[in-house]
Amino acid sequence: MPLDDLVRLPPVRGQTTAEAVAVALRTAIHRGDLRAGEPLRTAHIAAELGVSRIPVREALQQLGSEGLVTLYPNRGAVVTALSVQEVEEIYELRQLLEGEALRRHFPRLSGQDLDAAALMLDQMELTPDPENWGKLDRQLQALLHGALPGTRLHELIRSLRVHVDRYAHLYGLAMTHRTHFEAQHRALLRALRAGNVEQAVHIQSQQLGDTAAMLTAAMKEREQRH
Amino acid sequence: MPLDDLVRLPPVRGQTTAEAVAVALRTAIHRGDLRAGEPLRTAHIAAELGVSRIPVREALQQLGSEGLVTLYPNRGAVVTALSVQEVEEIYELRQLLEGEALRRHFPRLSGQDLDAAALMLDQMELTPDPENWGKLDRQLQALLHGALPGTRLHELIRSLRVHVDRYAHLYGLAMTHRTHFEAQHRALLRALRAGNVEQAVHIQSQQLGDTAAMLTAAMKEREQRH
DNA sequence: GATTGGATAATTGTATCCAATCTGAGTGGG
DNA sequence: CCCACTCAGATTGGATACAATTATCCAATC
Repeated sequence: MPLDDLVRLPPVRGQTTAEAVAVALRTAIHRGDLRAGEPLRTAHIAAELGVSRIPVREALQQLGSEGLVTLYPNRGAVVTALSVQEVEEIYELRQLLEGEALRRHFPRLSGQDLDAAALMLDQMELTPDPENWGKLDRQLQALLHGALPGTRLHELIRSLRVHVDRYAHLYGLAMTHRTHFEAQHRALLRALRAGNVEQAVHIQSQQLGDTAAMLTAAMKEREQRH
Repeated sequence: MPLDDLVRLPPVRGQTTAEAVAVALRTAIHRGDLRAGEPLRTAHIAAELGVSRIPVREALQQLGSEGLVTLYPNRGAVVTALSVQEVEEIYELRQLLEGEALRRHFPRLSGQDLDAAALMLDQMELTPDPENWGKLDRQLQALLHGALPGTRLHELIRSLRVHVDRYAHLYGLAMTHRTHFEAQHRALLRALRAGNVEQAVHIQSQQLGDTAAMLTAAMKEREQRH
């Protein structure tokens, strides 16, 4: 397992080892190095990272409360596997919450913000790396939603994204349908520039619905093969 | 590995002592025995409960991820104190999410369900204990929203309630305004029986807004005195 | 008198060790 | 042939012990 490459111990002063382990595991899960359903044994991870089992346990607890891993008392932890229904539910909630975020922040969106958003979109079209593409996508969304750290609405949205982005990344959705997504982004920006919030919200919901459909289709197809 | 097959099973099997400690602390915070801002020292809690510091630490971590306590690395944990703005934001989110829950579950609400709800309301009016009153209130809401454990929407609502219910309980809101709340509940049931979902959602939002207003007023008043 | 510096005490974070629990194969009885 | 039971191996959970970090207090200095 390539976990060693992901962690420099101890990376930051003031950060506890448990947090460092949590970060390492989170990125490993997000990147797909740790697949859904894979068991996580504390002794193995501890040896891999050169720490004791205690901080590993605490990291797993933390990821458990985030929902990224599922903890079975006295039996261990596995990377949480989402069912098709759960994925669909998450995207429905995202439609609701992100619509609210967009509606709320729209009055504060300046022309400058929209120019910056358009610039970010240009950059996305030039970015072949799916990793960076996703990063830009999150930044663009944060800009349009006026996401400030510490506000609960955006924390909720972020926590929902964490789950499904992992799957979207795993199935390479951003790559196979990037022109479709980028076109939708442009349409969304046009609606915002025209001052039509409801249309923008509608486009955003459609985009999320399309993503959910593609993702669940890919999941079902994979289920068929097993 | 056998864990692979158990991924879909609910993780509740044996209760670990860390969870027991978490439950104890959660109820203590909810009941107001541990006030907002109060420091939580692991050694003291461990001695109090007759366990070692390790499960106490893990319990604090879990409560930390729920937001009930705030963790300061190397310095300790305190019971999270919510600002007026945060309380308002939480109630706004509850309006959004609980409105969605009500809309979604309305088509499945039978006349029997509404009869049961009316019965619970009768019971609430006869319950002087604020503890049980709140319990019935949660049950009534669960019935109207069709809350099934494991669905994310209701998990989100529950996590929001945990925070503000603590304050509402602390300020004795359920007692001082119970006739007002009960009247609103009845109005909500009437709207549902009449098949008017949107009116029901409106009443529910109003109820949440009123609660938020009362709570923030009480908080501001207390701030004045300090 | 207020402030800064350092020694000491208190508290958190981590490691090691041991007990409790679960998995899974093998065995014996029905 | 199948089911229940047993027992070794492995893994998690908890307690004790130690290291690291922070808070407290008091004296020396400006």
